[in-house]
Amino acid sequence: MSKIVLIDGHSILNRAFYGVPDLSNAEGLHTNAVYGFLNIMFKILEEENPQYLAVAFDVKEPTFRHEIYKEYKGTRKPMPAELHEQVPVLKDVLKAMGIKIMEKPGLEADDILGTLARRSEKEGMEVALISGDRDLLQIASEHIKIRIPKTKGGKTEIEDYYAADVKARYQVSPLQFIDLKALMGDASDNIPGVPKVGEKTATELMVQFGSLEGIYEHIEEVTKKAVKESLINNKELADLSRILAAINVDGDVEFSYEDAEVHDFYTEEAYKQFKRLEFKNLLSRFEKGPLDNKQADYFKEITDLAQAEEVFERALKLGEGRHAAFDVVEDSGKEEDFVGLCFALDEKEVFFIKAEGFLTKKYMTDKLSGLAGKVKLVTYDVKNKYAYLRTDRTEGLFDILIAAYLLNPLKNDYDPEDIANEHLGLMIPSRAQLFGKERLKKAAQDRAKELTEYACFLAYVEYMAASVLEKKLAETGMDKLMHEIEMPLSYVLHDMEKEGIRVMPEELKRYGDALNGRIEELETDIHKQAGSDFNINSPKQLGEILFEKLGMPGGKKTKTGYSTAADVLDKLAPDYPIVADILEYRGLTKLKSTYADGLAVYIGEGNRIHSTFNQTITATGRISSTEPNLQNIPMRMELGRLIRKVFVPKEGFVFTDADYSQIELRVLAHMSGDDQLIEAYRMDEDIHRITASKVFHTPFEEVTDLQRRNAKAVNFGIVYGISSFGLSQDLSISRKEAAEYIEQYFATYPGVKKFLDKLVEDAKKNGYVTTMFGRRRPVPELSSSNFMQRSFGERVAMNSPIQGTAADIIKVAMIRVWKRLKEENLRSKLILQVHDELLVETASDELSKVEHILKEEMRAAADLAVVLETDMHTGENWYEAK
DNA sequence: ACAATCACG
DNA sequence: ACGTACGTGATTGTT
Repeated sequence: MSKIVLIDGHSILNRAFYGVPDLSNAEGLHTNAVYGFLNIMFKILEEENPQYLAVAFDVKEPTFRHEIYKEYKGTRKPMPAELHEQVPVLKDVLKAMGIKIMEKPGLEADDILGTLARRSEKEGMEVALISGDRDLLQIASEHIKIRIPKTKGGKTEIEDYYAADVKARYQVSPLQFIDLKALMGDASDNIPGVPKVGEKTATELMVQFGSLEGIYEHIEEVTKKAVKESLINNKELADLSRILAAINVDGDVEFSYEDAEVHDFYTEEAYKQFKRLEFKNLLSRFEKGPLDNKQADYFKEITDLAQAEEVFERALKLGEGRHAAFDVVEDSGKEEDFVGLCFALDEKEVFFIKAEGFLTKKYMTDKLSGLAGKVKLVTYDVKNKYAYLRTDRTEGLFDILIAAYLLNPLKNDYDPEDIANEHLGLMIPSRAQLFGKERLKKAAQDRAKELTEYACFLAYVEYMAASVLEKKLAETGMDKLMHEIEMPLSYVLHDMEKEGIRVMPEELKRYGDALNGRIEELETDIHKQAGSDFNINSPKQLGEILFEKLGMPGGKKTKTGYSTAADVLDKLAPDYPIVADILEYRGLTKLKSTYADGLAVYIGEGNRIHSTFNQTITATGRISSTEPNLQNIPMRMELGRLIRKVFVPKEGFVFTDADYSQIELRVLAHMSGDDQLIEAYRMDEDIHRITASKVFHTPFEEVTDLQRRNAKAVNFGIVYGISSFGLSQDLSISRKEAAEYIEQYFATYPGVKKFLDKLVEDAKKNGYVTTMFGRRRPVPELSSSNFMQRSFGERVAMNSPIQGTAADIIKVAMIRVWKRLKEENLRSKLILQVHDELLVETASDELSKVEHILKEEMRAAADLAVVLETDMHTGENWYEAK
């Protein structure tokens, strides 16, 4: 028996739009609805495996039913622009895939679908009709299944309705469903219905009388008086609604099953569309990309020494303007199980040098290191290659991962296959495919073959992408940033990771145990006060206890229930002792789990912790730290801050910690060129106090603590992309007052106001903002029609150049400090960066040199209109040094 | 996988 | 009328 799938185009697109979070491609085109539509469609196709498929759309001209209804209630709500622009895109994609689109002026999609469903059923087919709204339930039969996708928490679940299911769910047959709908109406479908009759009453009436006609024949038997009256007074409306609600199943629809036959949708044209829309998940459905398969003929596996020698020899002789690409293959991603080295000398010669026999890891490492500095070498994720590439000379290196990040720092992933896709228009098999579950099932030989192929693709992509990315960096003015900052930094970060930081495990343990005592005490106390045992760490349970059982004021705040965030509890703490205990409990368990216990698992050789510093994560250009995150070790509260005492230098060393003093505000002063702000910094006095003095027209000496605190908050606010709401929240003042502060601030520093306005203006014009060093951040939110999104975009446009420039500066400082330490043959090592702070493990006898270097190089990292001051401390542990 | 919370700059 | 300060990562609980 053959089967046909019919899709209600607009309705599913609409569902997808609201069910899938906002996505847009590089052009700024919104794509979430199309993406969601395709996902639903593919899911259905997999489940149904039909012979025929067609998608129906409404045409723009008002249809018959709309015409009638207009007289009553005007037109439908217009679609949001973000959805509207996706309609033609979806149609293009479907056309590209060769999928039959049905639309006809004067017929609604419902009518086309209904007509076709009935016709197909008569032909003896099974029908699956996919729609987002329940209108089509009236079409359900034994052979026509209505499928309604629901997005629940990111997952798509589909409700299926045959005729019997409709009856089970709504107590009426599909045919009766029309009358039901006529009675109750449907706002989304512009069916007025009978006033006073909702779903419940309508169902009761239908069950009792069987049809609309039946109801009016027995109108006297209707028990509810108000309903009865409404029915009598609105008979015309009911009849009209009946017409509106009924789907035309006998429409004049031309349709050839031949056109709708399911075939291979993964065409060249569709591939292009998917690529343009950046649907990388969906691209994997294309078994092979447009990459010439003959390419694989150029891939060669090398297993003997002579051949390997020849390859390295040839690499060494590469002329000016040429480059080689290499990568390292490790079976499970660990250095121990090195499998081989892949190498691309040109696009037609890609080698995989397998680690066996004479071709040892050491041999290859030596050879590769020998090329460094002599040949331009390209790779992916260079920071993790320095173990094989023993050089800190980064001038000849090019990392396609970093390049791809610079070109668009907003992405979550920059897998080699993504880069191949985006910058080369190539499909390569993904590492996930190769290294996933599938691999285990395969015979060892096949695995080796795939491994070789993957490795070669990798080197090939690196080779090809390098020139493309290099060109794009030059075009976007980021070539200097790449070569003079990011590439050298990659080595510094590698070195910092390798060095690690020493901790005292026993002290850490003792700290954790001390916390534990108090935590247990608080736990029993809280349970006693609450009158029952519950999980204090569960916001859900906690919310119920506080706001229901104990009846505290403060109601709902989050989507899922009560907010129990600290700022909410802070307000309750003075009146309820239990809340104060909960806050203390929270603080202590945080310290215990994240820091005491959390850090302990990362302690390695020599009691050192080796964090990972990520160079391609943040939108602004900062680095981030993971496993463990050493950039969020407690500082603000004394109890937490104590944990810094377990971070200690090795024997004979001390810690020297230097941090920039208000680097972001100084960057703002420089970038805005505001005379007043620059002048304020030249005074070399407390900047917040000066600001307070100017903003509140108070003599410097007479500024109160409150005034200073407010001025400081405004200074912060400016850097974050000021909004009166945000400031009012921070200072617990009214929005009006906050707005006045801001106004006063701008009156004091008019250059800052001008600068911020210009940032937003330029961002709107260009679609991106840049730092002093040319780093870009796209701001797609600025073109959103959503007020909140757009406002966010404006704040981003104001904040990113400031935060990003500060990030650039400290990166430069890191490189300079690192170089000086090396050039002067010091044993002291840069081991940590915390955004505006550098930590050096300093040999005791080198202390004065290190202090000098830090101060000098951090200051010289950028030439600003104001001086880059640093605060520096030395100590026997991180607590003392900070 | 995601939301809530909270640690840092 | 909307409903937020900017940038991160880890842990815990819930789905």
